[in-house]
Amino acid sequence: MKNPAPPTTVKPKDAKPKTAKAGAAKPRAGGRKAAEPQVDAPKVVKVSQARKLLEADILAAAKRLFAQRGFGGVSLDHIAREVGASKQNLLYYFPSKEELYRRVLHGVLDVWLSYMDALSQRPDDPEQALREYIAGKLRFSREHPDDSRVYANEVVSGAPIFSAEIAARVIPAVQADVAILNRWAERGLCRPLDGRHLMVLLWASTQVYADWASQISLVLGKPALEEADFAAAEALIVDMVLRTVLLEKGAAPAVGLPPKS
Amino acid sequence: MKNPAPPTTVKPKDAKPKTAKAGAAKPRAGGRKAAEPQVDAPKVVKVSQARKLLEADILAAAKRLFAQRGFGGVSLDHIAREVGASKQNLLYYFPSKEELYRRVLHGVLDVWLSYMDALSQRPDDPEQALREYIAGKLRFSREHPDDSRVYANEVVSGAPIFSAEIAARVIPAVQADVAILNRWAERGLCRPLDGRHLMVLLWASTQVYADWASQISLVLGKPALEEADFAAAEALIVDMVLRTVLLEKGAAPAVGLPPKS
DNA sequence: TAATTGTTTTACCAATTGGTAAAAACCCTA
DNA sequence: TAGGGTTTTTACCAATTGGTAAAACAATTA
Repeated sequence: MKNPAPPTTVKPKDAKPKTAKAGAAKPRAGGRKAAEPQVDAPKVVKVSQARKLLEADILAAAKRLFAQRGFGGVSLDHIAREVGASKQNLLYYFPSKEELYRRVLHGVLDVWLSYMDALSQRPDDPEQALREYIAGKLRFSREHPDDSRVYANEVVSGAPIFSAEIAARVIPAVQADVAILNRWAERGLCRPLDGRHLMVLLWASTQVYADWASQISLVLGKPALEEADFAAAEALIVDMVLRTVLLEKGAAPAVGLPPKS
Repeated sequence: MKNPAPPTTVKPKDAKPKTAKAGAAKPRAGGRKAAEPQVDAPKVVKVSQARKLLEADILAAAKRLFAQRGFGGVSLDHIAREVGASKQNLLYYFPSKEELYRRVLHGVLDVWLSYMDALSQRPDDPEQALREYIAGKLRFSREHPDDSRVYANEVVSGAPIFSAEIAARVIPAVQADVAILNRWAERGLCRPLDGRHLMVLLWASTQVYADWASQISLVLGKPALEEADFAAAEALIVDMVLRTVLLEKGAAPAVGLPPKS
């Protein structure tokens, strides 16, 4: 669970040298490299691949920890230990904690944005476009909860580090979506409403299933959210949004049924 | 802005003794007490009042900082400086950082819950109850954004400290609201739907205007959210929820108008 | 005025923080 | 097998962390 990436790693990262207190110049375990996959790939690529493996490991661990405790609540040592490396080794790959955080955020934003193009993919079918947008965003919450939480942490903090990038990448995407909504309204395909607030509502109602998972599972009385819960959420949100956005009545027949506690 | 509570404070908290480096045994400025208001109140009460003043100051500053940076991102020294006291002085009032955080969270939860009783107040009028619930929750976001953010931070972190209290205080409140929704459905006053997911959606769509204020104001193209933005949000959310929950058609006439960027 | 209580400051503390410098080990290629 | 580049470890560092102990001060009461 800790370091699943390199398939045949040699390094005994569980046996910390801390136990052997006086052992100063003992034979250290070798480099962290995994055994080469034995394919005839160019060597130069292989080396940088190994590097990228650990780099990805670090980024993954950092993401997980930042998601849970926020930037200030995580130490480099904490991240390093999580991937079985030393803090100094980590600083060999990333020049500073903030730079590491920035890299994490950058990846998070990539994923976040990749789930936002549903509207533009179906510019002539509001109902289907909205259905897919909601389904995609909920899939994001289900498949990438840590990305969602890192993003949430940054935004709640007032986006001190990433406001520029948000302004440069998120805002245009939102404006594009709002423009699509406006075009639908002009063409009589949907009700005229403030697309910006609709987008906010869509984010909120979908990402809450990642960010607030702990409380929602308490409400639902189960240890973790399941597939069915996401399905119920999707049914409710889709129903609400279609009812509100579309012109014709009775778009969706029913909403997820309550299990009558 | 830093320490507005005591009306006639004497202590020169801006002139830190840090500038006088060698000054070891210099005459210190006196206690932090404010001059007594000269009323004939019992003395014992006055003392504890002064104490509670600083205590409230600390709690307010801690709330603001915890809201912005989370538990791990704030140091006791940071909080102490914010109220013009020393870290050790702060530890005189609160035995530990976690205890302080716990106190802040407790207060936050009080406020959070105080905005959750709209449904039970109108057990026979779903439309009005929902309208007031949404309006109240949005007022909470507008008037207590830091409370909302502290709560959000704790929940996003998986509620490591407060899950017990959430389970003990929030869940019953939610279940009461869900029960009301179920009763409405049984009496034919509203559509049958999973009230738990509806509650989640209500929290998400209203609290996002506190927690995500930084990004929403970017989307809206203004430095901060204004009264009108909350009004537009309320119109949209109320419209959506009533359309979805109520049985009769065309509950709300229109939704907040888009300013046609 | 003296004693007592309540509050603040000074002086510490060990552990941890993010970060640097350089030596040592490793790996690949020549 | 030697060398050179890449990675890892060792050894530090000053600053900050949460927290303690006790002295000094202020306020209230006796």
